[in-house]
Amino acid sequence: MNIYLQDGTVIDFEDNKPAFWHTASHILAQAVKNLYPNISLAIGPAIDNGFYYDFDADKHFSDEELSLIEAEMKKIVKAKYPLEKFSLPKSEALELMKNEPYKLELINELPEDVEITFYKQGDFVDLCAGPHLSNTKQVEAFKLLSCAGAYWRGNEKNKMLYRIYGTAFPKKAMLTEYLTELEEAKKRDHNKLGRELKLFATDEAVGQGLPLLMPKGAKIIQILQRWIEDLEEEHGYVLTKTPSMAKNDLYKISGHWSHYKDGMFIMGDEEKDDEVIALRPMTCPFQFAIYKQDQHSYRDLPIRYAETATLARNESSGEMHGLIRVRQFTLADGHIICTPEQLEEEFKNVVDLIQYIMKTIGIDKDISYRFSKWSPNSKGKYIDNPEAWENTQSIMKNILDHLKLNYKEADDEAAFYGPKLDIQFKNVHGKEDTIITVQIDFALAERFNMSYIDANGEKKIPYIIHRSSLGCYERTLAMLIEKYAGAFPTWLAPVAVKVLPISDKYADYAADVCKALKSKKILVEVDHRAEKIGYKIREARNERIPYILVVGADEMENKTVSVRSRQKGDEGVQDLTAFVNRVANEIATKFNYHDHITNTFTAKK
RNA sequence: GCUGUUAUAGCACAGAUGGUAGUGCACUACAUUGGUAGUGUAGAGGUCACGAGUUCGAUUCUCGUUAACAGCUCCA
Repeated sequence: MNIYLQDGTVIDFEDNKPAFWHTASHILAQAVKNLYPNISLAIGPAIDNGFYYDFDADKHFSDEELSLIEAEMKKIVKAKYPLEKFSLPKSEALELMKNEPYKLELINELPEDVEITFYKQGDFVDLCAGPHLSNTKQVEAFKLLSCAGAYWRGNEKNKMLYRIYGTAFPKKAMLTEYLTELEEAKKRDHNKLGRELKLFATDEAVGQGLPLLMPKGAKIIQILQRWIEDLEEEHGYVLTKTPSMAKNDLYKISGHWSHYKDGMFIMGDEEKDDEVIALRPMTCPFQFAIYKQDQHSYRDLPIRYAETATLARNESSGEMHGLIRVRQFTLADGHIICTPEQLEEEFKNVVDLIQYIMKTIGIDKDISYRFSKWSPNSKGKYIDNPEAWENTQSIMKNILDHLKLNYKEADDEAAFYGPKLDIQFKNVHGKEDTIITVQIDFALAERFNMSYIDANGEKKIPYIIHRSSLGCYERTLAMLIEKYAGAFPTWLAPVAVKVLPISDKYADYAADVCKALKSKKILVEVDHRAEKIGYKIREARNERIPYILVVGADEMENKTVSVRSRQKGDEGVQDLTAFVNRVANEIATKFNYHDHITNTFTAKK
């Protein structure tokens, strides 16, 4: 689908969506200005799936008003305004935008000597670097999707503006297709599907960000946890169990008290009480305390501590989201204490283990790597030691390059004590979250006075790698729900087989079948109520149970089972023993339905 | 924390411009003993999120609280 840019070039829509969406955002701004001349314009960029424009409106746009704005946009498209580019020196640019305070702020930040570019369509002019389409008529299909508050320049201390989100396409059919995909994606939303499948629930009286894991959700987490704890042991980790809370003295040493106090649940009052206890937001200081119980030789290192650690973080009220952002969660946590020489090898092993785990749970193709660095400009957010930051970051970058990881760098995203390798996953709404992080810590070992004796008998400060293997169980479960649209691989499914007798006559045989399945540790659920068999099968399918076993008899009165697998439909009469072995094998080998699922459930990009 | 939307039975939804609530599916009992949401009969289930105000009377109007959702900010 060709589109035409303002400078005369012809380019494919797929390759140049930002210019297209950016023009659409100008049309939105023009429409809003036409309808509400007193509203000030802020900014209106293209984003991943469309565009938005921020307005200083002192009002919220209702659905009816959004419809009116859409109608006005339609007029602008129909008017076929050509876009004209022109530039002005700074003084004239300020004069032109004198009634737009946000534009003035932007212009004032530009250097004195540059020519400032504007785009004009009809009588509407906007400050903009471009590029843009040649004519508004190209934006044939568009839709305003939502309206939300957003801080000016993303800073919560600034005024909250009103943001209108929208998307646009050169053809109506493309818009319809996109909106359909959006609807399909919403059906996979873990927050909806996870509740429907009875994996988790929330309760008003329990509180925000405190999801209840229902039996089925808890089962999945138990399967993952048993697997991860065994796997870590195989990889040389030793398990620790440390308290969920500690005196604030501990957090003062770690720096959490000065860097993370607002994020903690604190019991007691520093002013009044002798002792103040806080729930732990991280496991680090506890495992460090374990390390310090002994004097260590360089021969002992590396020491790899692992812990299935329940953590509590006092997130602000608007930040909670399903299982992705919660106030209490359980992290497959761990810390490796090693010598500088061992650092690279240990880091590599951590990444190898993570990659193996991601592949096993089937999301290795869905993750991306982010190298999260500090920012010298964010004073107070990080431990103040620029030299150590630069040094550790260069070590980490070297390791990442040796590993040939395809990562992108992000400034101002580090932990307060060191740079991170973050493993990112996009949810169905396209929002990216970190599921796993690996960090190199240059600061805490010294603060905690941790040491080892090197080959020369000298006391040295070790390096610490903070790492997770699976991330936090709740968030990972959320990602898996969305990845598989609730249709988990057999080994992860909370119910692998549902047994449905076609008639009460076969209840005994159904019990035998269950016994045979259970003897191989297959998770099985049986419905003893034979009536409404059709409904029961449909229900089991909606629950995305991997195998539905319809138990009955053929005309010869031989007992038989008829297997319906979620992926392949009815497989007819099967030998029970063969079936049991097959399911047991899928569980034992962690067989993954990834390819089937992609065909069946993943919406097209 | 900020902006906005929302809250009626297990689920999906109706409803009255203020007079204490309905439908479908699910659920329970009985009959039908059957094959991909079978049929019939009967039945149970709701302080209409919570608290205050206005009113003769509030599930409905007003205010507050809590929770859920979308986004911003912050984060695993």
